[in-house]
Amino acid sequence: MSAPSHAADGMAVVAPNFESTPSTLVTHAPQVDEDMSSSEDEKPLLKRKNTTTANGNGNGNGNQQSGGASSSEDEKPLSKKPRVSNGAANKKRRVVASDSDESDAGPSVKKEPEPTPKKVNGTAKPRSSNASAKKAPPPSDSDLSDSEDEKPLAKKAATNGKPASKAKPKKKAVSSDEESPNSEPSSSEDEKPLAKKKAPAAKPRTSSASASAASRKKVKAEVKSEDEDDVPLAKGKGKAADKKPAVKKEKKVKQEDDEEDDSYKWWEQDANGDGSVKWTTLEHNAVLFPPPYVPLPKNVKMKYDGVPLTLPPESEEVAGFFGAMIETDHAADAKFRENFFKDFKAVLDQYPPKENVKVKSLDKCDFRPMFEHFEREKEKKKAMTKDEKKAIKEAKDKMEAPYIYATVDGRKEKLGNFRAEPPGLFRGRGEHPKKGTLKHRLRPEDIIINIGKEAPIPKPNIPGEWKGIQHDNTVTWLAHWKENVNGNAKYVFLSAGSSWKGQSDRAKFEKARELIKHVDKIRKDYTADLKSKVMADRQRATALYFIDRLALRAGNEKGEDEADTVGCCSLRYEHVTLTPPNIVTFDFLGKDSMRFFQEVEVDAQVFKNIKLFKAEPKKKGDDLFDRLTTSLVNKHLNGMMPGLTAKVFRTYNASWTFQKQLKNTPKNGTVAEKIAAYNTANRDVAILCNHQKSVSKNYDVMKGKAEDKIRALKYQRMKLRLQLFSLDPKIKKKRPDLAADESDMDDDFMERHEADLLEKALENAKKKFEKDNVKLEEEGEKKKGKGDLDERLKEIKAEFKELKKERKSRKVEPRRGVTEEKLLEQINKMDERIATAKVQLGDKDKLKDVALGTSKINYIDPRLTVAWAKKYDVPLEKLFSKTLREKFPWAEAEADASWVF
DNA sequence: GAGTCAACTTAGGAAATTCGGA
DNA sequence: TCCGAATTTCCTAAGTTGACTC
Repeated sequence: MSAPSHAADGMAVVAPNFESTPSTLVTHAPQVDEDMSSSEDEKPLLKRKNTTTANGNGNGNGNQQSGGASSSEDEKPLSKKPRVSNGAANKKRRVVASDSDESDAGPSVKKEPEPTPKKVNGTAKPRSSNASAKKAPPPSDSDLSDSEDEKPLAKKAATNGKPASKAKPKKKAVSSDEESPNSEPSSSEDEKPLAKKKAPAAKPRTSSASASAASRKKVKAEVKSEDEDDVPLAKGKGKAADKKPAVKKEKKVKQEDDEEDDSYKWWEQDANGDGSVKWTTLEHNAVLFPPPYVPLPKNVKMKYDGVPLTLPPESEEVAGFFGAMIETDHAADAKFRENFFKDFKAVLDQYPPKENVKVKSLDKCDFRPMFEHFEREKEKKKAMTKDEKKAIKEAKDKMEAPYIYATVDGRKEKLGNFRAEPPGLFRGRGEHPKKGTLKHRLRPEDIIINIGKEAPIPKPNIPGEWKGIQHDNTVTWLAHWKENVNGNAKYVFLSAGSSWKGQSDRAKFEKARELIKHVDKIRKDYTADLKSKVMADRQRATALYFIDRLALRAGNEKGEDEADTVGCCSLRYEHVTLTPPNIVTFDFLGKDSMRFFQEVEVDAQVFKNIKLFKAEPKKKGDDLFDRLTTSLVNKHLNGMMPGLTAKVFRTYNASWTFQKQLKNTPKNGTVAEKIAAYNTANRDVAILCNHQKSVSKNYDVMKGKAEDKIRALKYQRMKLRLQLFSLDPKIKKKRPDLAADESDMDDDFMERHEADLLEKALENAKKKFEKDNVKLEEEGEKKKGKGDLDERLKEIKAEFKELKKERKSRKVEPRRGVTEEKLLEQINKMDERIATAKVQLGDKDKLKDVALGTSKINYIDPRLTVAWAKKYDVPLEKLFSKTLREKFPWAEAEADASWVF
């Protein structure tokens, strides 16, 4: 897998205003943009613009200073100034342009230069072997003075050369002369671990988890009742609020109505958005357990050292898990094999093969007979008739029907995942130390259900009793268990389209919109804090800068038994490298072990800070932000805006960027062109959020085919041209543009292409012959003989001989009935088809490693899509699939064409 | 105040389904 | 109508956040 390799793509299909950012445009959080439109929203933040967008030459290093805006504008918040993505060719994303303290344009980024494996394997990340080693010694405060920024981090900590204590050091002051703080902690405090602020007054906790949750929620419940939280932000927002349809308060529909109508329009109610009590009555059937294991036919056996093994069902099932995967990458992965084999051996110890063979090496295990059996079964399934398939589906639906819906306060609501996860091998991503581990089969005894007090207790569909039954109406899960591999909790929730999820989704976007009002101040604050004399503050400011500008995730600490992935706060020394004067290169594995690789031009102060945070004695494996935790960041943010956390910036920046980029929609374009603009905006957001997908295995084959198709079109064009010249040799002078040969039209290709065409023509002739005969027979007429077919095939071959002659002579006789006019028209059409095919191929290439769905589902306010669809008269179903429409009914109801984020 | 846990959101890959062109 | 490609849905892993405990 690789990080999107946008650096290479230089496709020129760009929306207006995007000229500099052909394809890889790494869109950014609201950022300075070349097209400073008159609207307030688009005013530049800074004097300096994003170079990459400004010069349009794809060179991110170009003009960092572009005195577009007045100095007064410099002070303007980024939020007012959506950033523009940079182009494919742009090597860098500029975050901030100069030493100036003023905030500025968004970063210009260079994406990974070349595709590299998305999941970086084995490239052992030098990670401290224990948590304590992760914390580097604290730098001395004096290092923080401006003049001293360049100096390495505190020597004092360096003396012992040992990694700092596990705890993050406490807030530390800078004792610079220039910035001498009067209330800074003494240096002795430097040694103290960073404080994670304590939770507010501890509440008595009961011994059971559910009881404690309940007590916790009770407190919340008391707070609730005041609708404040539920008031949509937009109500208080001039423009946006004004535009909102007046549906909200109007109707206080009685619930009974909703019971009739499946679609409960919670957004029309004064529903509790984030209150504590989530339901009053709740009925459901908990989970559906998978059917018990069915042993394989007796003749299907794995082999060990060539000997077929007769395994008891218990061990055969586990063998089958691996057997089904032998042709996947997992089966070749050393860690996966190691973990699987460890668990497999343990099962074999308990359920050994009849043959009494001791299985000692995975290499001697041959699961192929099992694999082939599974393949045959798949084929059989595929080969079933429509009716057979239908019958199976009906039986399955019938069995699942009772589990699909829950009844919440009398309303039918769909469940998300009602199936208990089947046993299998844990498919941890990236270098997960537990990948390959056996995931046990769940039993009712593993599962706690959460259900209304009055509701009938569901009976598990397999023998056994639930582990527990609780009636906690402050949570939204219906069933819960702990998986055996990592000890993680798993839940059954309602579906994405349910009112619970809808409400929290809407609240999430409203929170992001609320940030618009605060973001200027927040940016000003962290920009000032970049120079703070307190190390912790300076680190926090720098981290916030990245969270805001680069859409980094918060980055919690992770355990040793998890994949080594990081986010902002957990970045380590080796994840950022500095290239003077102001380029920071990020290279780390983020969530899901997705590589984040970007070269970013940053504010000079940020550059200085990173240098400081990396200074000796810090070394590989040490935390970059050794005085920072996610909870400190979030505490700080919460102080600036209630409910603000690091992740809100991703939502905010994603939606903001999307809104900005949608402005490039061609007003008079076709629906297809508008959708292309929409997808481009979507892609910008996906790149901003680093949403990747692995390039499909046969992408190159696909691309080759598409290229051949384009060449085939060019071949046709050439034939048309040559006919034209035969018809009117003078036209070459009249239309010199037609005189030029098509590119990529070498003899080799033409020969190959003609051979392909001949083969197809012969094939088609044979098919037609057979088809005609069937028809003749049906009509009771005499069938054609083989001689007829041979005759036809002969004709075709002769025609193709002609092609060869034409190729050699570069002359084509005009086909019967053609005229110059017709040929010109055909050539024009061919040109269009070639152009379209090229654009399509380019688009495919640009999107081959970018996943659009994640941002559409989670980050882009759906009201933006609804409003855009209305404004540009594009059917919503072209943008939202059925499930997305089910997920966002509230957006459809709320947003009109003028809705803005 | 560090560590743990509960509850929820976000995420990519696999499987299923639909689409579209020959 | 068939078949491969594209899109959608399903599945479950992997995050974030904040409360709670020790």
